[in-house]
Amino acid sequence: MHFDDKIPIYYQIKNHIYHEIITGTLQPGEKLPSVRQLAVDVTANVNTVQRALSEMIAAGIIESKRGRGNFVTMETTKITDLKTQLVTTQLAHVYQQLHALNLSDEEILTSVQHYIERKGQAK
Amino acid sequence: MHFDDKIPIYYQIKNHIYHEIITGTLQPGEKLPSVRQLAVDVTANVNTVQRALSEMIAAGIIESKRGRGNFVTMETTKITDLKTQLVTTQLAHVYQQLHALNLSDEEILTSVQHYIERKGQAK
DNA sequence: CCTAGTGTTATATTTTACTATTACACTATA
DNA sequence: TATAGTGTAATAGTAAAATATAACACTAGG
Repeated sequence: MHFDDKIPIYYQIKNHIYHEIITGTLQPGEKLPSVRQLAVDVTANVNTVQRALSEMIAAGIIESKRGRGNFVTMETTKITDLKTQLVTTQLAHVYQQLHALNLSDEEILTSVQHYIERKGQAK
Repeated sequence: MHFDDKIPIYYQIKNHIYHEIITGTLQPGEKLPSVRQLAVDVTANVNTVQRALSEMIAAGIIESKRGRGNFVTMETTKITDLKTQLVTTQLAHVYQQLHALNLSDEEILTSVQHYIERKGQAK
């Protein structure tokens, strides 16, 4: 797994698994790979993976069953809530950044529009 | 200055000064506060400020004159280039993130639109 | 009951960012 | 020419993240 060295690895692992849950790669109620397997998958240490999992457990997205494994919550509302939360966080961040660069609301909207239109074209 | 503990301080300082240059708070050719004063301003150590400045000097945005001070480049094209680069980076990041959450191009655009329309309303 | 697989925790070590402090090199100016 | 203000660099110490490794607690299945 590719890591951004500006952000803690455990934080990136958490984000990665959240994405898998939200996109349905990991279904509600599904068992996750074991912590040791996850550590291999993302090329990180067991303790680092565990730290990421602990936060997801605390958030109620993952249920831990000692001796059996970790499971995605079956409460789908928690998952949709998580998605809207992540989306909103992203939007707030980019808005704040572009606003701080003196872009008006209109400019922000059109810049997003142009980015989407032109992506893939520029070589 | 408020820091995000997930991102290196020197990196946030660099970003902060870049914003001041792009918004014109710091004009082309203008002298920056001394590194010691900057350290006080942002409540960080001189070495940390220096590390941020070093990267900006390497990028050609800041010119260092030993014994005199640090100055914003007078080449305005470098500044406009920097702005477009920062904006594009932000757009690419948010697009990648939202796309990874399974949002379509249309959904991304409308979510930005709705965010802008509704911000300030939500309490 | 034993064993393999699971989550959990603990210890020691390494790495990196940050800090505190000091010193050095250069410039302007009184 | 002395001095104050500037950038620059080096040293030593602290803190947090990540690693390697080991041990413990629990579950399922033979």
